[in-house]
This record gives sequence, structure tokens and C-alpha cells, in this order.
Amino acid sequence: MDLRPLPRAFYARPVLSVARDCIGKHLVRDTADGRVVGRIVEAEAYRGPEDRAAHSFGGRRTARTEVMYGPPGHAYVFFVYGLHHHVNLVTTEIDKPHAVLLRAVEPVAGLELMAERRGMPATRRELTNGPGKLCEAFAIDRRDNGIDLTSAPLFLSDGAVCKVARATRVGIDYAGAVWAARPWRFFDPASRYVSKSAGARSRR
DNA sequence: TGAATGATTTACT
DNA sequence: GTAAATCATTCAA
Repeated sequence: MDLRPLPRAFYARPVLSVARDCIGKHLVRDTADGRVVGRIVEAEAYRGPEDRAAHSFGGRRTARTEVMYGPPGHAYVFFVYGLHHHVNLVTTEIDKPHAVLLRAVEPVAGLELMAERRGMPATRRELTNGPGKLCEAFAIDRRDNGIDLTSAPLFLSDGAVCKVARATRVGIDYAGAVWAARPWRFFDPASRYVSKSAGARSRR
């Protein structure tokens, strides 16, 4: 498998295009313990400042959101609920706080390491089928906030093209019905690792 | 300075 | 199905 990082040009595009195109791509993570690789099967677009569901809504520019205003191709990592991390791809261009949340991957390599970090057998779907879960399996935390995604230790690499389905985003009801209804979640309908297929046209 | 809350996960009834 | 865990960030005073 050829695991070269995608160029910055991949990220320097409209956020919805990046969110759709990263389905099927590989996420590669290197640490002292070794390398883990996953195939991205679910992602969501957040388009601040007009997107009420985005942290950068209203042009909010704080220590936390600062990374999203920087150049595309960097990681925006944040901490929620007192125990979980989420990782985003910063996209588009400088001063446009648009980002793609990675919600789920299919384990491809380094299964043992992921299982050890998650404290469960590598055969379980729960290994990486959620945004907080994949961060734990990939050992991503807020020390990775702002790192460059065009080189190790964290980057996206090419993958096979697959079908991509759309649905509404998850867990953003606080943004109101209008924004919650935007079909800005993209996923591979054939994957068993998608966190929630409900809300999509396909069932099960 | 202090209070409220969340791009969730997990365990328990 | 529901509820608890748990803390950085944000906003108000």
C-alpha cells in the first residue's frame, strides 16, 4: 500500500468537497508505539462563521478556534464532555474557519495497538466507529492540535474510490432545526463502522 | 472569579 | 431505554 501524504491542495478546497472526498481515504498515525492506519468511512463538514453548529460560528476566534483560521491542511483537535477528543481537518483557506470532523474509520493496520489503547478485542466494531473512539484508537489528543497534516506523524493518504452517501449531522441539535437538517455528513454506506446510519436513506 | 455546558461514550436498569 | 462521567472553554458579573 502506498501511504504518501495527500498534498495541501487536497485541503485547500470547499469544505463540503473535502468532506465528501475524504471518505475512502486512509488516515495514518505514527507514534513511538508504531503505526496505525484506518480507512475513513464517515465525516462531517462544519462551515463557520455562518454555521450555527460550528465552534467558529459568528466569527468566534478564541484560543481554541484559532487553528481553524490558519492555513488548510492542519489538525483541529478539541476536547469535549470532559473525556473525549475529536479531530478535524482544517480546509479551504486562511481566515475561513471551515473544518471536517472525522467521525469513523475502518481499522486497516495496527489493529493490535488500537485494541490495546481501546481496551477491547480488535474484532469489535466499537474499536473505531465514533469520533471519540477513533481518537483514542489513534492516540490523538490536544497536543496534536495545529499539527501539519501533509507529513508524519499524522496524515491522510489516498484510498480506493467508493460509494458515498449523505445524511444529517449528529449531536448538534443545539444549533436549531435549520442547521441540524443540513445533509453535511458523508459516509460509506457499505461500511459496518459508520457510527449511525439512521437519518440516511439507507436503513440498518 | 464563578457557573453552565458540550461535534460523546459507557454502563446500568 | 436512560443516566452518569468529567473538565476545558466560554460567557457573564
